[in-house]
Amino acid sequence: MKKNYYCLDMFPYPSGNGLHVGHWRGYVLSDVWSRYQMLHGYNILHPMGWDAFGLPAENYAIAQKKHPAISTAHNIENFKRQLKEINAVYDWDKEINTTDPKYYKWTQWIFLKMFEHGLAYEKEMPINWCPSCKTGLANEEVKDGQCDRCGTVATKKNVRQWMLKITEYAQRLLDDLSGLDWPEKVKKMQSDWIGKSFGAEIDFEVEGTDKKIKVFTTRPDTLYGSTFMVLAPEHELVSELATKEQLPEVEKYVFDASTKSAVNRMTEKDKTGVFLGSYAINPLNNEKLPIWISDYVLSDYGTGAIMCVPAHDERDFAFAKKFNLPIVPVISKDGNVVELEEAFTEEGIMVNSQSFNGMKSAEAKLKIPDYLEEHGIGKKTVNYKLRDWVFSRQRYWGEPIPIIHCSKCGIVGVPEEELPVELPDVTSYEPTGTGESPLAAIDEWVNTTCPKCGGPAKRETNTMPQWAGSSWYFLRYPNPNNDKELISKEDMKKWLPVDMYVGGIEHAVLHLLYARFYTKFLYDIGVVDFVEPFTRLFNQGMVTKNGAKMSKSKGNVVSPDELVKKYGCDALRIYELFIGPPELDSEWDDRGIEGVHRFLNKFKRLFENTNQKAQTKEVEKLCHKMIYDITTRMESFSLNTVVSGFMEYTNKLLDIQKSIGSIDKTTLKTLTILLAPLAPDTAKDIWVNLGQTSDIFEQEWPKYDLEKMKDDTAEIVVQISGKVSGKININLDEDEKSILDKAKKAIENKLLGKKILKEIYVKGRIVNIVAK
RNA sequence: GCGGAUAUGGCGAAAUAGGCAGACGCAGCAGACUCAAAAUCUGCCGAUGGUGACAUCGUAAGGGUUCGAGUCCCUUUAUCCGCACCA
Repeated sequence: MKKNYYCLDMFPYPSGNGLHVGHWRGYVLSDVWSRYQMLHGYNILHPMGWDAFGLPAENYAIAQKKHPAISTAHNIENFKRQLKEINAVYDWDKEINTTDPKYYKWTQWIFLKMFEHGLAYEKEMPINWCPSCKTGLANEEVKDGQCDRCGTVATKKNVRQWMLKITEYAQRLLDDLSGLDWPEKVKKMQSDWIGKSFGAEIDFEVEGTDKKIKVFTTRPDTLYGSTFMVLAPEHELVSELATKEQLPEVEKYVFDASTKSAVNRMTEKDKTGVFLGSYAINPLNNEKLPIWISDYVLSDYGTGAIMCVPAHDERDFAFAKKFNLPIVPVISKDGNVVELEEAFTEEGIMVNSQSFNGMKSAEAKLKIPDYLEEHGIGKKTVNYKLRDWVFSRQRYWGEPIPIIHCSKCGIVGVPEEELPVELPDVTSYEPTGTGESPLAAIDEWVNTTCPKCGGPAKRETNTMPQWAGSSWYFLRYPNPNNDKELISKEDMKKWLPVDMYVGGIEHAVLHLLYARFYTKFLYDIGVVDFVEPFTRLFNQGMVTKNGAKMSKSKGNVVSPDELVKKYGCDALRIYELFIGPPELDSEWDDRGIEGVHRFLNKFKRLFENTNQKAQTKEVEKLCHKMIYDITTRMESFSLNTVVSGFMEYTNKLLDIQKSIGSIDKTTLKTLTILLAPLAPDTAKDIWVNLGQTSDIFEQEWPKYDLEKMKDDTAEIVVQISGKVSGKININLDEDEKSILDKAKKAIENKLLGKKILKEIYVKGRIVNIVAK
């Protein structure tokens, strides 16, 4: 029984620009790796498909004035043609397409299951909004306050949304990272994004009312130093707590904050704010704390309200300075109270804190929450930065959300047997900008009957984000045509989870976090029996040209098509590897491929004459060394040095060929198998020419024998005080004394007049004579 | 601001465990073959000085550990990436 290996590329969205040599890099890496595993006796699943729904595809279609279905089909055709040029071992019979109703039936099915389990819910709230794409965005899709897709500055808009409770999985998403064979960088980015912090929730009573303000703080030890409170402008209590006199000013501030873009809110260093006119009570010392609002407090982190301790928080300090609020230090370095020039944020000794005075602040961090808990005014808690996933898009080109709104029964899921809810054809698919998707305009589609009561009802008109289809696609490849279940138990056990996942770093938090979330949910409902989808992850570096990422707008795109025509697929494959360490960015140089092309020709020359019968000792040794080098470099994924290793050994073998006429067939067969993962075409040709009838990928990866690699003699360097002064030839089993004698003799005239202080011999490597 | 990564010839880079820095390739120079070109082959190819064998310097900068440092430690700088008013 062969073992199974699932090697997956992040599937592309088929853009109109086609593939460039940067895309090739990841695909070549994964294919070389797949073929290498084949030669180790594995069954390989190495599939390819199309992430074809979503904004880029739709924006492209709109620009081309073509229906997205048509332009997408056209782009896929072009992509497929180009991908075939790579000559990868893709399982084309397992191809998937996220826009195929047979596929998105299951995308919708998963959503329904989440809905059933209370993980998908509807909510109207201010969310990130791209005014150019005219749709809501997930937090993960906003970079530097801009739309990740088009770069337009995102605004906030109050829209009815479908949300997914990814926050319910925050702890598991964090915990399971530790077991993954992923780049540390990606793990760190994910754990930072999840952003767990420990602290306390504390209730503050509002003077003269029965209202309470709940805050989250990571510094309960500073509670005695709290001198005011700040609410986010969006906080629900703002209008209630504002006094009559202050209300007009408060309302103006709230309105201004709502129209401010995320970028402005982020880059404005100067603190702004308005006093509400009312006061809260510090539960520990009964001090009156004026309540303010300010946009430096975020509505969607913690409770949207904070207790402010200007003495020990830089932001609160700046706010207090600006609005002349008291600054009371409660922690000091040495127990003495001094006036602060700036916030003191380190740990220290408690002061001004009644019975906690003299305690270390680290200890008070635990003791104060205990005290609060005893008196029912607070509790220890953890908090996450991760927020629920804004899942609906007000666009046409996506999976319809399988939900029906009934005036009687409320929100009802489409019955499973009615899936898929097919995306209807539509005359105008351009975004409306009203907060509704173009689907809302198709009355005959929108109007339907309620599956529960049979009465008139309306379909949900929002669509899913592009991430919906890509969050689970790796589960579908083993059985893309299974119409009974998402994946059969048998196929799941055979192939999943994915053994090796290759793709760009740009999905470090987006796709990879979502896919992990989906997998955990599917585990919870018994669809899969593993909790992490991708056992090993490899991020390939970018290919740059003129120092920049290839893009049509920069005009620095290199197409693989002509290069394949001119040099052949193998030369381009090898150059993609040779260009630099796979995980680092590398600069493209058109001339570089010439060298690889020359190498391949040289390599083939080794096979021109096969008269040599026996493997000579010299060739045998070289051959084992080569197997060793290539194998260890492969294993460590150092594919650029695999190529340079091939070049070196080819040069050496050509020299030997020159002297003895030809290289023996045993060696030549070994060489061919070693080359096969990198250059399958060339290797297959040579294999046939060597008279082999079996499939080269059915062969076994050559094994090295350390004994046969051993050298008997070596030339080593002789140094005087660390400086190279001569060289000697030694037998490796020679004893240290005779080597040292030999070494001293070799450099004796340089030692004249010097006194030898120390003699060092490192076995087989170096002699160092320390002399003065 | 916080966190991470990187820094080696004209260029892409290599260097097990601290042991000849620059393998391999690109570009360049010289030569062979050729009427010529292409292709191919041979040699040179870090800097400075010297006709030369050779000498000195050299892995972002400065210090340290060591017989010996691109590699380990400390400080600094530059570039790239991520996060960014996260209480």
